[in-house]
Amino acid sequence: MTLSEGVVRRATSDEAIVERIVAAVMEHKLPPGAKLAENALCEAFSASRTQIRRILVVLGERGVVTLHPNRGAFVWSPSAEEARDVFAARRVVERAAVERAAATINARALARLRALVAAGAAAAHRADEREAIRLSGQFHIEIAEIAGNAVLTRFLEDLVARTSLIIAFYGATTQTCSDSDHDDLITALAAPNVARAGELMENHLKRIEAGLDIREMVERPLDIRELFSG
Amino acid sequence: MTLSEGVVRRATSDEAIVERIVAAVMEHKLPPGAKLAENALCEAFSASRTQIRRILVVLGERGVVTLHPNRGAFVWSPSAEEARDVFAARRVVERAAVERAAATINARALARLRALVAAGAAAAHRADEREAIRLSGQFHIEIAEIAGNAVLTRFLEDLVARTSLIIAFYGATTQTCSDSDHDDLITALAAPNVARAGELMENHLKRIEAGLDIREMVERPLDIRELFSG
DNA sequence: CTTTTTTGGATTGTCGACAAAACGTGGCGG
DNA sequence: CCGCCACGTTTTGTCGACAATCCAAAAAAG
Repeated sequence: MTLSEGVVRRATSDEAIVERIVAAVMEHKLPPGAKLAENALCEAFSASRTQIRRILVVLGERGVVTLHPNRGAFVWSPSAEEARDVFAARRVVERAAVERAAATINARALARLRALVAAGAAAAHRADEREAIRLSGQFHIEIAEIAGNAVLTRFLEDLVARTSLIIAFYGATTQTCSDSDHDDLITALAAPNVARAGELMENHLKRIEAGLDIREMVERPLDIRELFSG
Repeated sequence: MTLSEGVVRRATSDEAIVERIVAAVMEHKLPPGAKLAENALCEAFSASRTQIRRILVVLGERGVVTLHPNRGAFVWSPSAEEARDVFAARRVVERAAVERAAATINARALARLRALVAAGAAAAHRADEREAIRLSGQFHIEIAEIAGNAVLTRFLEDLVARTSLIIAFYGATTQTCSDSDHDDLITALAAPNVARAGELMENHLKRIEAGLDIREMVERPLDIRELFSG
């Protein structure tokens, strides 16, 4: 083994950095359109530019980041159509996932889901919105993992992260993921009632989408004038 | 198994090279487990190692190649579980896609589908298996595009490419995608009969999967001895 | 003869330097 | 006052060299 333990230049793995950036996105720390300058990321993670550039390609593939050649990397800024497509895709993927989960769920898995909802409620109670958002997404991903299809789980991971950006962009002032919806889902999963679980999930996602104001934004520099005209 | 296609002077875009490699995979030119050495790819596409390494990261994200650190990139070699997950995911995605397509299809889109089936039949007739496979996959992707959800289409593109690898690995001696299935799908789409289209797609995919022999392969170096013991 | 170790070659991973492009700033002219 | 252009700075993209690792074949040991 080497003796050079003096400086702990911890080489962080690609996946770890990707997860941290995705987490920052999901916690609304990185808003849509934010520029991800390479040097800034290098310093933030004490990583080399080579590694950061590779990570940006990965994030681009996952749809969390948009890469503009010679311009740089920017946090995904969803158009109205893209936003609706993501929600539609989530309904497809998650309805199937929750139905499969209902068919194979056990006590241990149910306990994990209940723990996530409880932690989410606790976070919401102490006004820790970021943690609440994170746990809410985790609840959905956990259901996919219970369903036991790694491909669908992977799809959903990307969709959940992108949904956070949609919410950040077409922002809901009100709460997005109601705990009661999650409670009802758990009840249907515990029964287990496959059809009902599917219906609840579909409605849950429709309710979230309906709580947003997804309309194409037009570039209008005149807004500033309007703002001061009142 | 060479990828070379003449001397390409012009700098080819990343996406173009990715597409060509994916096409080679779908045409069973690149079998599962094949090593994608960087130098070989550099020469094949007369690209720099920087570009090739970036492309390999992209292919890794799409699930078409597996990256082993310090070992290299290899064409995806699906385990039995992964193969079943991909098919299950396809049933979920494509059932939804074909139902949406049935709800919004028009004459022009129908013509495109019919043209694809006709071209596929022609390719099969002249024993051009590669073109037949390619067109068969294109038929499925075209349905997703008609459905009009870019997210689901993107998912399906990856799934179709990976399905080709599954077929190459758990190989079907018989035909995989029967034209009559596709004809029936077109009939249901032309009606349009949403429910029937969904059922047909689900059964079509189940039939393809059933035509394979997806069982976990065990590593047994003793095979060699058994082979010579007879 | 089989198994283990060594060793040379080949391949992958990383880093720094340089080239190319974009951005912001300031000056100039209308 | 506004728009336009030139210039320097900053940032992104690319390339080549070097280090680290792996692999396969040869050599040594049991």
